[in-house]
Amino acid sequence: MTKSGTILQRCEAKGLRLTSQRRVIASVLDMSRDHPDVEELHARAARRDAAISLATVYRTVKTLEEAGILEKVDFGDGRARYEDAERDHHDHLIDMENGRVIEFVDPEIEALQEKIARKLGFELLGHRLELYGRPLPDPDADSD
Amino acid sequence: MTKSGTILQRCEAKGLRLTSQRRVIASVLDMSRDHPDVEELHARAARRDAAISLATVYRTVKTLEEAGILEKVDFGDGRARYEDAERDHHDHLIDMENGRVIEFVDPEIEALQEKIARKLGFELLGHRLELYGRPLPDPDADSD
DNA sequence: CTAGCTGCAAAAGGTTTGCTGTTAG
DNA sequence: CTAACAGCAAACCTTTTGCAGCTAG
Repeated sequence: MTKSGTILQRCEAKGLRLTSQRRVIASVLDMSRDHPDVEELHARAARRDAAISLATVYRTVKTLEEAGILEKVDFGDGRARYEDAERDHHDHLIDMENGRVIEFVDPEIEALQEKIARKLGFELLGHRLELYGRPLPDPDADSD
Repeated sequence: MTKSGTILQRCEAKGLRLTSQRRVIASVLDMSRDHPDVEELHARAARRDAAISLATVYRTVKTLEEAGILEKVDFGDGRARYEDAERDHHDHLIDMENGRVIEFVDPEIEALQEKIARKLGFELLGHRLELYGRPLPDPDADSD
């Protein structure tokens, strides 16, 4: 199995205290299909409970990272983002025209990275791959 | 040709004003074979001229980046690093045991990235690839 | 001579933390 | 009941900037 339930459920499983703030934050994370930074996470959480502080969001997100529930990602813009650690591994393609993030997996590239590391005399522990691109006009699509 | 001279020479070529601080910073950059962050750059520069301020290092490095002489790299530790933009393109493998950075190029992976971007409907503008690894015991080397 | 650079210190932007009061279990 | 958590504001860390004086060209 790859996914062990919602973030909330995994918090429970890890024995984390389920405060109302954490429920809100966990739920916001669960329903986020994009890659909000911490401030945006706070904004979304505050929409449901205006009393949630930014400090709490930072602390929660760090706690969940330490619990292995979230994973920090860094798109090089100086803001921290977090994504569900239980999701299948993937890399990111960042659309430079609007900042949107497309996730992808490519087994070939994964294998190639292993090979390169080994060739250099290393065991590959992890990697970070981000592609930066601009949308290509799609000849098959209806132009809006 | 790939390399158009020292960083100092390229500053001259770009018509940048060659202050004594810039000469020192450029020379420190030229002789750095590692990837010092800005504070470390400042420390090395200050060893030669104690009056160089951190602000000047930040400003210089940004000026040189805008002039296309340096390129900013980000290893995800929240500190900016810069490397010579005229060097051949390469990616980084970070040795997790001591933080050392090994540079490498792999044409296959470069091509694959292009292919992936195109498949996703994007023109590849750039990428960032970092491998994180641990040294493998080398069977051919004399064990120390 | 003067536009551009420098140093200093203050500010900015993102993140962390000390303290005190609150709450889940 | 009490250890863990939340809110607030202050602290932190890296980077940027306003200002006034200095200097390369």
